Amino acid sequence: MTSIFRFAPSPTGYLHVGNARLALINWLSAKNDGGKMILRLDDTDLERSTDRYADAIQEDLHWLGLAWSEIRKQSDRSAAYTKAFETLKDAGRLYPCYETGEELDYKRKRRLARKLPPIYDRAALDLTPADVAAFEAEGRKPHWRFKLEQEVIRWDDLVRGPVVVDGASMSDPVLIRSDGRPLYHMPSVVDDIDFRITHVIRGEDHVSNTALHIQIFEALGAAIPTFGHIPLLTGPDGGPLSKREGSQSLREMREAGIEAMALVSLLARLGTSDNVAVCHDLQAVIDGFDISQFSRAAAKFDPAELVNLNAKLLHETSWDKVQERISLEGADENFWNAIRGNLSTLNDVEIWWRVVKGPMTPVIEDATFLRAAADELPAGEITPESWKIWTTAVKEKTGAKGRALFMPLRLALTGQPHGPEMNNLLPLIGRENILARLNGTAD
RNA sequence: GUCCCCUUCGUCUAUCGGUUAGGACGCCAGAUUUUCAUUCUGGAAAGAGGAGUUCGAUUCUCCUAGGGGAUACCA
Repeated sequence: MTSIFRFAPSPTGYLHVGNARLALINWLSAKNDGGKMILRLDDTDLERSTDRYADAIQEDLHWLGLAWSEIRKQSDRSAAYTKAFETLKDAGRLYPCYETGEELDYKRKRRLARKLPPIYDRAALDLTPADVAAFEAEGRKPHWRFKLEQEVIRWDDLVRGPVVVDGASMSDPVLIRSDGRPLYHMPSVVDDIDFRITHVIRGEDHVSNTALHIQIFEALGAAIPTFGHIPLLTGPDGGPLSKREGSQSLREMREAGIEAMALVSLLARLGTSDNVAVCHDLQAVIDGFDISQFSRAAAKFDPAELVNLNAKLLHETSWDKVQERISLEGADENFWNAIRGNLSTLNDVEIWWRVVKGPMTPVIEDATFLRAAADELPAGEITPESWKIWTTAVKEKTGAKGRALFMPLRLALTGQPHGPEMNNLLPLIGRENILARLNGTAD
C-alpha cells in the first residue's frame, strides 16, 4: 500500500513558517516513504476562505519546491459530508442541540467559576419530543453534536509515542452548525477516509482533535490512519509564533530576499536532533530527514538564524544557479564570484553592482596619497593580479603599509570600509573608473 | 480555572542510573601577512528550583516555577 500524506491548510490567509513547516514535513515523509501528498484546501469556513488565498498557498508551495499529487477542495465535497451525516445520525452518534451561543457561553462560564472543566453537559440528550417541537415552533434550528464514547482513546504517535486521551474529558464536538454547514471535524475525517490518507501529520494543537477524530473514524467504520503531531514553533523569545502580526509569511520572506532552500533547510531540521545545515537541493533534505527525530518540546524559530543560513547558502551558490534571477545588464560570473561571499540576500547584489559600476561616491581622506597611488597603477589590462602589483608599487613609493596602505584605497575605490576582495573587484571596476575615483570624481 | 505536553551551553539537541555531560549553529581569540566573507586552529558556554528513591541521579517519582497546547455553532 502506498502511503498517502496530506497538507490541509485553510485558505484564510497567507502561508507562514508554521504552515510551511508542516507542508514540508508531510512532503518529506511522503518522499521518504515512496508515497504521495495531497493538497487539501479546508475551505469550510466560507466567511474567511478566499480564492486569492487558495492561489497564494499554491504559489508559495511551488516556491518552496513542494509538489502535490492532487488538489481537493472541501467546498466541492458537500455530498460526501451529507452522506456521512446521515450515516452517523442513523448510527445514533449525532444528536440535535438547540442552545444558542449565548446559552453555551453562560454554561461554560458557570462551570469555570466552579473550577470545573468547561465541557458540554449533554443537556440536549434529555430533550423530550415536546421540547424539540417547542424549539422548532420557535424557529430554532438545531446544531448537531457527535456523541463521544466515554472511554480512553489511544494511539501510537509518530513523534509523541503512545498517547492517551480520556474521552470523558472532552465536550461532544459540534459537527454541523445550525445553518446546516459542517464544521471542521467531519469533513476532515470524511476526506481522510475517501482520499485514503494513511498518515496524518499535523501540529500539536490537533492532539485532542485526533482523539475525537479517531472516534469518528470508528463510527464511520473506517480504518484509522497513523498520526504524528509536531510541536508548534515559538518565536525567538519563546512566545507564540502566530500572534506576531503576520511577519512570518512566506511572501514577506521571499520579498526580503530569503532563498526557498534556506527556509527549507532550516524548517526540515529545526526541532530535531539533526544539525541544521545548508542543503542546496531538496534531495539533500529528503535524504537526512527522519520524522522520529523531532523533539516533543516546542522549538524557537529565529529569523536571524534564517538570514544566517541564507547567507551561507548564497556563498556556496554558483553563477549558473542564480544567473536568470539577476537582471543587471552586464553582470557575469566573474562579478558573481567576486561578491557572493559578501551577500546576505540576493537583494544585496545591487549594492555591489553599484560599487563596481557606479554611481558611487569615493571616500577621500588623503588626496595626495591617492594621487600618488594613481601614478603607480599598472599599465595594460587590469587583472586580478594587478592589485598585488599595484599595492606593492604604492607601498614602495609612499612607504604606507598594512591598513594605512589598503584602507584608503578601498574607501576611495568602493566608498565602503568593507567588501569583497579587492583583487577581484579591481578588474570589474576598470581603469577609467579607478582613476576617476582616486581623483575624487564621482561617477 | 481544568486537562495534556514540555524544561540540558545564547539556539537546535545527544545522553535510554556511573560520561572530563557530546555535537551543530552562533559567539570569542589566533592564523590565512587590509576590511567583509571563506577556510583552519583553539576557547568560553548547560542539566529551572526543591524533595524523594538509590551505593550513585541530567536520567526514575513527586512538588513548585516557567513555557507551549487544548478547552468555539474557527480550522
